Amino acid sequence: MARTRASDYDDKRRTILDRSAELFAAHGFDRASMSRIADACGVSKANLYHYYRDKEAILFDVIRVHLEVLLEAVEAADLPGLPPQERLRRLVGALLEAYRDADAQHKVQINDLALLPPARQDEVRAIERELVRLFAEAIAGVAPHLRGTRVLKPVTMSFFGMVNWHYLWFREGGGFTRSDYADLVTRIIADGTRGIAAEPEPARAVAAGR
Amino acid sequence: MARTRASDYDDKRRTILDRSAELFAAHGFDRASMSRIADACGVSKANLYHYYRDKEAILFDVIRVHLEVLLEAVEAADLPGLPPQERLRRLVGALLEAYRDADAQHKVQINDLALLPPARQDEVRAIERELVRLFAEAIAGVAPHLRGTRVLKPVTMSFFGMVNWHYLWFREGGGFTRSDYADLVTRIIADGTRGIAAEPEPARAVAAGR
DNA sequence: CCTACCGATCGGTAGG
DNA sequence: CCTACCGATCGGTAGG
Repeated sequence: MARTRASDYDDKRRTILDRSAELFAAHGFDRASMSRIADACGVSKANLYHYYRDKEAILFDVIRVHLEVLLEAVEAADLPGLPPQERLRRLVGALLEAYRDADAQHKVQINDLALLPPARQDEVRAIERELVRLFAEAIAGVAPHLRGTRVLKPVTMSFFGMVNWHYLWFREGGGFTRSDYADLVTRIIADGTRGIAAEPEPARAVAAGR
Repeated sequence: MARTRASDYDDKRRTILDRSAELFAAHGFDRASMSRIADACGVSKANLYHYYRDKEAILFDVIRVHLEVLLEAVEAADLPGLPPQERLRRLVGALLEAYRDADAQHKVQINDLALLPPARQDEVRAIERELVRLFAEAIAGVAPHLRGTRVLKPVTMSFFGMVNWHYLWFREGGGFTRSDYADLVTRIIADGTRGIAAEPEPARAVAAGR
């Protein structure tokens, strides 16, 4: 019945992260005061500082935990042995499902990441890069003629543009589901890249000092 | 030689908008103080209030003017008589060109629009909708089987996702140009939508009060 | 773990 | 009387 102290501690941090994400998303990081976060969590403002050193540490953890959840969900859904288009479809579906209850976190990532100091941004970007690497690999599976060319990156970033933009227009329960959108994006990428010219990646300028 | 007073006034407002956009984009709206904006413009803070009623009015104008410039550029490039794919290509090219020196404005639109009061947001969104309407029409040109179906919106928003996400990865002078990206996006949309199933738009629930 | 309070800085406006 | 501005400082609130 009695929970361990460690578990309470983690639950409390998770509550703080969730309420903070909602307030940051709704009002912006600078306008969501620590007092309002404390009220939303049902604790005193001073108590917040027991769990997080400062406001910025909360922002960092909101984004870090969000991206780790995304990455884990996508990695768990990955079946590299599947036919390429089915593999991509599963990954897209897992990503869109992971976004289902993470609209606030997603907005915070997009709008407030730049408010972190560079070192913290780099930590977060390392997780982002892992996600990009995985999808670039899966996209290269459905478009093998693009593997190793300089258009694979623009295509991959176009994919992330589609998926990461969805929070601005996609609404639950409108007949067009997350699964429908996963189908659509997979098809657009698979069919849309067939006719792309496959210029080779230009060799990096070597010698000459660097 | 001597400029009219009105022209000076407009020049000054444009300077304020440009410097403010840069500072808002670099530090976020709330962290870019009126003092720093004034410094960047080479005027006193009090002088800023001669041109704009308050800080929020600057934010509104930054976004409004930005979107009007985008819309005008795209409308000026539109040749509805062209073959559909060429027409779309021209529109995408014009949009990406209009973004060339508007990275700051674009970031402000994405990150700080929500800080405006709802009425101001609506004014801005009306311009956005005009842009969306125009591209939806052009996309329906290259994918006529989607016209009037409920997938036209997701496809159109996927297009905007690709294009509006580009500021996060696209870098000038990297061999892959804006024109290359306009080609890529046009192709992905044109070829990627060919195999999309054309479900009809479900009729709106009529009668029964509403 | 809270109440009480700080040093710093904000957006906006006064008099002249 | 108006406009276009300046130096100085206001009341209020932020993070801690």
